[in-house]
Amino acid sequence: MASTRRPGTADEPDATAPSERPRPTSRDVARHANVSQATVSLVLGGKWQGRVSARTAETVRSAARTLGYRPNLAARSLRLGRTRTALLVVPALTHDYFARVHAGASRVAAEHDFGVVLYPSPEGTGPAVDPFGSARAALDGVIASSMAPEALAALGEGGLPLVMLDTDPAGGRAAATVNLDIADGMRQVAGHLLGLGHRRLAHLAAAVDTWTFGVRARALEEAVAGEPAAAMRTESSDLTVEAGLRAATRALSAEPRPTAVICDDDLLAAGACKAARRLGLRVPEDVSVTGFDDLSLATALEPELTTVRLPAEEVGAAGMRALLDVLEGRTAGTPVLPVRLVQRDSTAEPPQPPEER
Amino acid sequence: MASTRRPGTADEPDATAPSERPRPTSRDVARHANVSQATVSLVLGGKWQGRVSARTAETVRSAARTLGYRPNLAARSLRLGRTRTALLVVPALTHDYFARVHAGASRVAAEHDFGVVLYPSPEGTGPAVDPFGSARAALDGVIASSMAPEALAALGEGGLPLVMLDTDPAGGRAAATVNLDIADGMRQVAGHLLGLGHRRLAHLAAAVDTWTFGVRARALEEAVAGEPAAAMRTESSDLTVEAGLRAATRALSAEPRPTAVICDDDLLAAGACKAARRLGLRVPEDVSVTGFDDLSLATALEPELTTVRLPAEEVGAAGMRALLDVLEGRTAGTPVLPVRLVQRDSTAEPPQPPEER
DNA sequence: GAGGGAACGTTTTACGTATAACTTGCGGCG
DNA sequence: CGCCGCAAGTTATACGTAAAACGTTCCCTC
Repeated sequence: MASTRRPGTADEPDATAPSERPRPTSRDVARHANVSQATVSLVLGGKWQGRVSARTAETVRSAARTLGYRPNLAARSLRLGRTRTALLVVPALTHDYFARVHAGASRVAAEHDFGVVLYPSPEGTGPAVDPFGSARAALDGVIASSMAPEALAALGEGGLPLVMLDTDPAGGRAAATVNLDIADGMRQVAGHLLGLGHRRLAHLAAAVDTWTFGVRARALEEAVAGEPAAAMRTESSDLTVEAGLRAATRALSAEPRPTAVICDDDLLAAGACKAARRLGLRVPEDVSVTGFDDLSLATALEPELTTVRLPAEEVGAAGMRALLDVLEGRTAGTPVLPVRLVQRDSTAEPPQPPEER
Repeated sequence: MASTRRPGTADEPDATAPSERPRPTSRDVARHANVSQATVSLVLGGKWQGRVSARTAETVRSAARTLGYRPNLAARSLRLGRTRTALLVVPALTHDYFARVHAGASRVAAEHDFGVVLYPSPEGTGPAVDPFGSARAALDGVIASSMAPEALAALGEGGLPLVMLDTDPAGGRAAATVNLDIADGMRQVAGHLLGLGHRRLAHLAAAVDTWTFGVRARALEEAVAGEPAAAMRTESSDLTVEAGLRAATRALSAEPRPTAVICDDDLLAAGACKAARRLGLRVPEDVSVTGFDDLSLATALEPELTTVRLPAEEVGAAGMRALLDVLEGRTAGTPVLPVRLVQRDSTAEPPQPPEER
């Protein structure tokens, strides 16, 4: 098809086209090794036990090597009906957590000769365009992380095995789920702050409709319920430092002022630290701040953030393992991975109130 | 192949397998619409101008809709010989810059009905495993960002059109390149600090063998050459906050102490800020710190980093555009995108030396 | 009223691979 | 001697799609 580029030219086989040489196929290898194409496929596929002599096998392999043969993946996929490729759907890659989930999934995939292609769901909402088409590859399964409910529905359409990460285990038609014990993480945060003596808490909540943030809010409410303390909720429109700064400024302007700000995410916590300092408050002496996720940002800040470490790579890895289980007919577990509060320098005892008792 | 799961069972066609319904093919759609498969292909391919009546076309489309037909991408790729898919090779996705490059490339790709699959080159060195195989998709071209020289050689093997980002324009067999005016960025940094009056500079250099870091070092040397100032080089083993902290601690322990630390990357700059504070120095009053790249981290820190903003999305987008140009036979430009110093709060005039004149 | 197009389809083929089904030669065994 | 069975291949086929090549009608023009 590319030979029509110079129409008037005679179409004789010319030896002077070194760059446009077509990719060798298994048939080319076969010709080179004086065997049939089937034999090439057997040998290179590794299934030649007792079907091909060792001598012939070596001949084939050497022919493949000299020709620089690479199997055509499209043809293989068509023939086999599967592709050893999974689609990973994430809200955004610029968020460290999802980049790490991807890394974990990729690692496990590579161990099993699998591939991962990414679909960054636009704007964190629903897949506006078709994820299956835009993945540009035939897929064996889908792993979706932290999706909003509407987005999940669209993913169900594919008819592919679906593994969901960080999502309500009850809902959805997922073949398997991997979850984090987010509620426990928030309980640890609350316990830590209550233990330090904090009684007036602010909850900087992300106004994002995903399971994980719902759990964070409920867990905090429950943890505070039995205590002589209150958690005031302030919503941040967005999961950014900038939005966190704005929301935290509002939260810290309340009277009486909260002595600790519990943030749904490290980015919000970074914003909260900035807000505090602009209001003339020191962290942690005047106000404690906690994050969530333990992004790499957490240790870059000063003071280093007390936050909840999420095993992101492990989530991605477990998701991939679950998908492999489903694809191979095994029953996949539905692990709930533990999370851990990491105490660093952004939390301390509340300031001594001059007036209160 | 999956039917061997219960060996003793009779293999009669049973109607009680609702979930395992095979995907409809274009032939199924054809049967449903009482036309031939070819007609389905024409209609859904959009090439039915004057070949199929509008009535029939609508029938076909509706049949496709009710059956939930999706074209088999493997078959299409095999037939067409191209896949509308590009491979993007990056050292690591957890680094904000590359996540943004990916976002830019994806955006442009989507506009042209193209796909992007990622290959995170292991350990930033060479592709240890085969990128073409592990991409698990037939590829039309490759975009490689910030690769070390050895890694580039391996990429050349594929015989695919290659676009290189942030790499030496002279070297390599790339069909096109996209570059940033890194040298100008470093000149802006040097000019800014020299203009503020700094004379003892420290260069916190990344010990990574890629073009971009080589340029940063040379540009800084040249900028300082004609001035009554010196730039002492300290190497950071790694591109992390932690490594930056260690290296900056060394740099700031020198006598006489530098009054400004020029970092090759924002992560190193974050480490430098921490180092300064641990040594009892204030930023920027006692020591100025500059970063490079303008990661999202830069505005999360306090003080906000003075740094050089790299148009990462634009790099990815330009790379994708260049690849599309090459693939469609147009001559691709080799843009060099401008960068801009962003002055924020981590730089100021050097402290007044008590002793010096 | 013969012939030439349009208009509207259909039949057929090829893409490259994996594998089921078949061939062939040969040594061994009853 | 006849025949089985194994080793070492080969031949043939299917996967689902796109598109070239090939029919039909039917209408319009000369």
